[in-house]
Amino acid sequence: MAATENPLFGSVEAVNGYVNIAFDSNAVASALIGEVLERGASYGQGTPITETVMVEHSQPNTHKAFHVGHLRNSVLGVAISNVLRAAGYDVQDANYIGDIGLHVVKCLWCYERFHRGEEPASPEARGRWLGEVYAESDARLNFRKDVLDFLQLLAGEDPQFVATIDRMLKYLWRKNADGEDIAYLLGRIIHAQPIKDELLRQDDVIPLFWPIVGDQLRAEMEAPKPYVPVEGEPEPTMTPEERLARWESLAEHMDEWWTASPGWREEVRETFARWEAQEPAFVALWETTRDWSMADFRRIFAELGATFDVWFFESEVEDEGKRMAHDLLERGIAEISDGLPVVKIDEKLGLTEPTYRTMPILRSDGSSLYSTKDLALTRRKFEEYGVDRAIWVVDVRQSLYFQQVFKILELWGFEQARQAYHLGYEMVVLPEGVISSRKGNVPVYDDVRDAVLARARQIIEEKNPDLSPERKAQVAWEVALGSLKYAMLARDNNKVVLFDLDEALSFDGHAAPYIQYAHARACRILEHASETEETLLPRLDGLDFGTLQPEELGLLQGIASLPDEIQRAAAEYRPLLIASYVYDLAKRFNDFYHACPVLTSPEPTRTGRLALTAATRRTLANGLALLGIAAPAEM
RNA sequence: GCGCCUGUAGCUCAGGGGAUAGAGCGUUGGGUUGCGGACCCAAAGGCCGCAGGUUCGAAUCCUGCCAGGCGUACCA
Repeated sequence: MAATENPLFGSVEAVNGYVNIAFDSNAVASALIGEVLERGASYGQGTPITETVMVEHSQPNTHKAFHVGHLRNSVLGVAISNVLRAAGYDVQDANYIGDIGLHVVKCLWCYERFHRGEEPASPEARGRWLGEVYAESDARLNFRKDVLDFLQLLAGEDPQFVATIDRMLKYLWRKNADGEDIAYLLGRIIHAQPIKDELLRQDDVIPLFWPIVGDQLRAEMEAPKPYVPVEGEPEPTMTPEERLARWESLAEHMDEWWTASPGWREEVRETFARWEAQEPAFVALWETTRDWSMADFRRIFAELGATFDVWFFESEVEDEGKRMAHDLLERGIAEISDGLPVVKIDEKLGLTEPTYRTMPILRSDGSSLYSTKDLALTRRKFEEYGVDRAIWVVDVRQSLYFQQVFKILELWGFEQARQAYHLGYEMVVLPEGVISSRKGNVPVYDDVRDAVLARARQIIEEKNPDLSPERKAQVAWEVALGSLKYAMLARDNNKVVLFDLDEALSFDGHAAPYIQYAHARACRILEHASETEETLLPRLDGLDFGTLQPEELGLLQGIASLPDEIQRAAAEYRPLLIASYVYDLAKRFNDFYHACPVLTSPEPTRTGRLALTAATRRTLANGLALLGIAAPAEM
């Protein structure tokens, strides 16, 4: 066998159907460690590939809050782009800012109508404040739906609530309300069916009804009945306390918002028309407020270490998108169906089963949709930026959407659309459920970061009080952000990330600080020995490592596998593989330094172990760097 | 209806057809005359959703079912 002639192989034998190959460990160790120390930060990287890949990620919307959901996207996008670059590709990072659209109009409507001149004086606070204004606009505009949805939820999962309907009915009749509306309400609630706003004839029937709902919820909270699971009945999604809190938050605005809400929706339509007409005053307001959000985003991306080669803005591709949409109409690829410009994709492809379905490419009033803009954006990526492949890092709920966009471009004759790839990933959810501005449970990035940072500072104070204040601050950032990022990356793309703040605040176990700690320990050992990569490298040739311990062999294997891990992670777009890899390597290093004394060992073992420590340190740092996580030398 | 995704330890998750299915958290019990205890060691805890199939061999591949999530024409 040829293997026996290779100096790296010691012996080859077959055992139990497996071929066991024993390496000449000395030769392997010094060759591998030599490569790591020589290549330094580039160890693990593949040979350059002449393919340009654009990775679009981070797409936040201006006038909205940046929350942990966006965090997953940015962190994942950065890691994928790092991994692809390390694998050898020529990578461009692109951001795509949602600076126009209905959400912007809603926010600005709410600002002009209720908050003009109230904006915070401090520039740093404005972006976030704008997000709050947007959330308020949403609450105001959806008020009626929120109220009716809540009623339906109560009706569906609270038998007590339904049982007291009778009492409510009599109460309401005494108040001389419309009997027909009450009958309708009762019918829907008893059968737990949706209540249709448009079928309510008398505008104050819900406001009249509301206090009684509150009375009932209060009574249920004060005299709770133990929960008894019933076969076939879903478990309640809210506790009595949560129900009452929800009722109170809606009751707070009931008198004003219930009757005003429909008018507000009309106002938003008018405001949207001002945007479409590009009314100068409105455009100026848009530019000002957009800058508030952008300043916030640039700060956040700097904190996250996300850099971009290209910044796209929806506002910049809107016109081109509209032109493309009209061209699709002229060529007969798109058509007007029920007044709406659409592409009937399945029909065009001759598919009988619903597959790509039908996609609207403009609103019926001719204004642009998200799809309108992505048509233009896709073309631009290939034609203007000349990329060979374009990747969209966007949550998985949009997978049909992207298939539609790319298919429409193919129908249009844009062959490169085949090199467009939507990389879907699952959502971030909280222990209490999905992130929803309606439920008011949005974990804003700044708040989460502050909480994690405070915890990191506290732990550093405990563990390493002698560090200088500057170092402590620096390390706290690196640990806090590293921990947050790792939590986002140590889960496969198609798995939901359960974001539990308590868990994010724990730096123990399978988390970034464990890996960073191993790195810091390795640094400290080298420091004690006054050795560096430079001093160790020249002494490797012919160095006798002696009989390598199992822990040393395990560590060497770990170090050796980084290049393969990078290639696979790039091929599969899975930073998780790197996240698992660095944790495993840290564990191996832990095993090593518990089993093998370094500084107290006799020469030449001491030098061999120092070299192994140096190579591990470097490999850990390189792996963490792929994830966008810092590797502090002390912590 | 159709499509996509998920189902592995109490919880959160790894697991590239191959050896006795692994981590972390939690629980129980241990560990510092030692290079930093953000650590380590040990114990307990599993019909890998169910049923077929392919294979010498399946948590992994195929088919069917069950359960949950998401998407499915003017939000982004």
